[in-house]
Amino acid sequence: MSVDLELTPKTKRPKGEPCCEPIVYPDVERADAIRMAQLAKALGDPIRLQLVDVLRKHAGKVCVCELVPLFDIAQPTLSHHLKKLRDAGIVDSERRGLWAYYYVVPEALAPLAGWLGDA
Amino acid sequence: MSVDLELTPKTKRPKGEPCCEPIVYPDVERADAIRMAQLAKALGDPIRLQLVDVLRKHAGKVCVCELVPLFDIAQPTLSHHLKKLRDAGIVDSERRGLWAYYYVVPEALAPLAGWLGDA
DNA sequence: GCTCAAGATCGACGGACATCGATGCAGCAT
DNA sequence: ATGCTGCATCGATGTCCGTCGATCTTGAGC
Repeated sequence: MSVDLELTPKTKRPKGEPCCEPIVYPDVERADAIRMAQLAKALGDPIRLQLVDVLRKHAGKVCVCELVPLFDIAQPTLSHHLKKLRDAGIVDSERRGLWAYYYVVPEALAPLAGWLGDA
Repeated sequence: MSVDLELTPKTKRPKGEPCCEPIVYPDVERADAIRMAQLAKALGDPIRLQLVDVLRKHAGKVCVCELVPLFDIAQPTLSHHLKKLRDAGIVDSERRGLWAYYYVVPEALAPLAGWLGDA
């Protein structure tokens, strides 16, 4: 036999109004949030953001040898950043002979842009 | 006396066309890139992105005690994420008694939204 | 005063990241 | 074949990040 042991009701609130309106919940699906966060993370480095900017403004495909002198970093570091952007699906590349050409994947940033758009 | 020693001209290129059009340079200022990257970095975590989403949709200020049960993380972790967003200038907080209320800083995301906007 | 609750801060841990030099690997030229 | 060139990859290093339990701080209620 056991007493109906009442646990702490956790309803102890200061007398005044409650802290806020009942309940709030996110209306961005978790999967969408993960995808958008992945895009944002890829843009979360000044060099990568400028890289995307250059590739966007320069409509066609841009050779890596053009990108290297634009930034004050070693070539392997630039290659690393380009790979990050590629892994995030923001840019893609194409090899022609010795050179590699990078370009922005159309609409890749659309989810994030759209979400940021509706202020 | 010394010979005008000619260093490697670095102009050795395959016969065909050059790798691409002359020169490309970023037209996003470095300072702007740093700022936007900072914003993007703060959004580069699914929980923080959902946090901003909740705060945005819920026009007023939202109590932390409402936010905690929405995510499957410990309270210190949530507090850490809120601090990250505050440091980035995306949200701000206000204490009332025991509770802390968070809200999105208007136009804080405008730079990034604007840049992403002009596709 | 004391006790409890909400939230921030601290300390630690494991994993990820940015950076670089060295190296690897194709492809062009001689 | 040999050498050079553009780019990717590897390994190492130092820093930052996400997470949590423990603790601190502030304020409300007794």
